[in-house]
Amino acid sequence: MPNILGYLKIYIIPTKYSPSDIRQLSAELTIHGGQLIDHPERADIILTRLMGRKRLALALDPTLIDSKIVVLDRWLADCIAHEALLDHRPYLVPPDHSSQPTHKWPRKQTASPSTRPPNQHNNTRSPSDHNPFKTTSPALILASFPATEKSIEPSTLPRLACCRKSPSICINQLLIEELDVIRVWKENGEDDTLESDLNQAGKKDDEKHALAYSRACSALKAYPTKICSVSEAQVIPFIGPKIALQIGEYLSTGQIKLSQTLRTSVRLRSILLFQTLHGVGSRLSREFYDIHDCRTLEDVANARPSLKVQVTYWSDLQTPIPRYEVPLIAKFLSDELEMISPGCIHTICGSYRRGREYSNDVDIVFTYPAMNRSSKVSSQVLDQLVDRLRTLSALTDILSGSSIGSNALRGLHQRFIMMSLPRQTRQIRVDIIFAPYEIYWVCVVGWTGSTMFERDIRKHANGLNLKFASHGISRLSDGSEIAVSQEKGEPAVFEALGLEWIEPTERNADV
DNA sequence: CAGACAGCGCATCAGC
DNA sequence: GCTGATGCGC
DNA sequence: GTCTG
Repeated sequence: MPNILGYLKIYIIPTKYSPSDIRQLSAELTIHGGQLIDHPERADIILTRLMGRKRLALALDPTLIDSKIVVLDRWLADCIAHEALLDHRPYLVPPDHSSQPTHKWPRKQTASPSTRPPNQHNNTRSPSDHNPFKTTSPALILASFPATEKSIEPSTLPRLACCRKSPSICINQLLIEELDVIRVWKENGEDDTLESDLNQAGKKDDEKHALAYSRACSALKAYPTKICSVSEAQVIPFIGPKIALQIGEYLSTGQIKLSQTLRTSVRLRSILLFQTLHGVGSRLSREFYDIHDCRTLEDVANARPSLKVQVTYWSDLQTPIPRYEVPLIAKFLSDELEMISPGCIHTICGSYRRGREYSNDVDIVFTYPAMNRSSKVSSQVLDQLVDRLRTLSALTDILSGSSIGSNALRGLHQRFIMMSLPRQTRQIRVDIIFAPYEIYWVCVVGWTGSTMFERDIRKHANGLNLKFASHGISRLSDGSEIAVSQEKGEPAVFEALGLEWIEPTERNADV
């Protein structure tokens, strides 16, 4: 009997099961390599027969609903039927509401189409249980890789992120997340207090080290097979002796001690908590902690009153936006835009476009086929849209964006706003970008990310004596523009840069 | 071994 | 009020 | 911290 479940720890919510049902399930999953455990908090994956989040909330600790993978028990039956560890995502509770179903395998029984408005206020978070560090369950990783993996020669991995395929979650995800903790630490000046690195000598080193960790993680992200030895890791680009040592520790103990220590560091956790506010980066957050002795978001709000508004809707900002909700925002905005001036087209970019199940914000690039660079219409239309949102009471706050500045001169306009949909109170961060039609697809590439992918596009462009920016592609020599056909869509941008096409969902070159 | 590491727009603020 | 430096975000 | 010239 094949070991389908790969020693996954599985917990079953007993509601709606008879004792004999449980015994039956237990036997089945044990035969296929799973482990039935009796504490949900230790589980990799949780099975249930409950069809809606409301019912679920009565049967399971709400913090577990958010932190664990909870799937319909049909997932187990289908895994056994297909003799493979299937992607759990189509089986999540509640099911995906998006118009394009993400499931590859047929479900005999679809969950009740509960059309509860997607207002997530029942799982409001508080700063005290804010966990700044990513943790991906092993189940999620295993389930993302049911297919056969082809091995590659590590040294042949392309050196630029824009030339490799980087999935949203990769086979070495847990290792990467362990390394990423160290990256974050370095990015925030290790344990230097603000005073000691005001003499900028050490600080810059740390930033470079952080960048090195980013690149190592990025390379690992595109590496197709599970790393089994240090010697294997060492030949992957951007993994040198130091990081190889950390990987060695991970391979023998399953974790990196430094990372585990950092995860519990009160100072680092506070500093990262402060950085969840827009406009607060590593410098400011350390100032708040070390000089103003801030320990909570309220302390920060007192130290800098301009941040008070953000603290009031902080829990909304921390609540991830489920995938199916993102197009609803875009549709709302484009409908409003149609009323102001018909004929607009748009692309939802950011992490949504890269295929993430949850997003922190929504990035939308708008254009009008009739809107060219020289027209001043676009900024007017954008202002009108913002005004319209204001009169609809949908607009909460403008975080950034002005009608002046050289970007505006180039025809590119943007507003970063906080808004809510009509009849909802939940606040969502939306980045609205207006691009002239000539650079629409360049702009879409620029706003799709990920960060590492963008960096390496620029690097690649420089190698060709070109300059890539979200407001166009030009020659480095004389600054003259390279025209990109808008009719051919996004692939034309890659073509203009001499790049192989990479699907948006394969551009997840960050952790 | 030294130098590079993406690169630009926007906000804020010190110093004039 | 202007200007340049710095921090921040993407 | 790692790679390149």
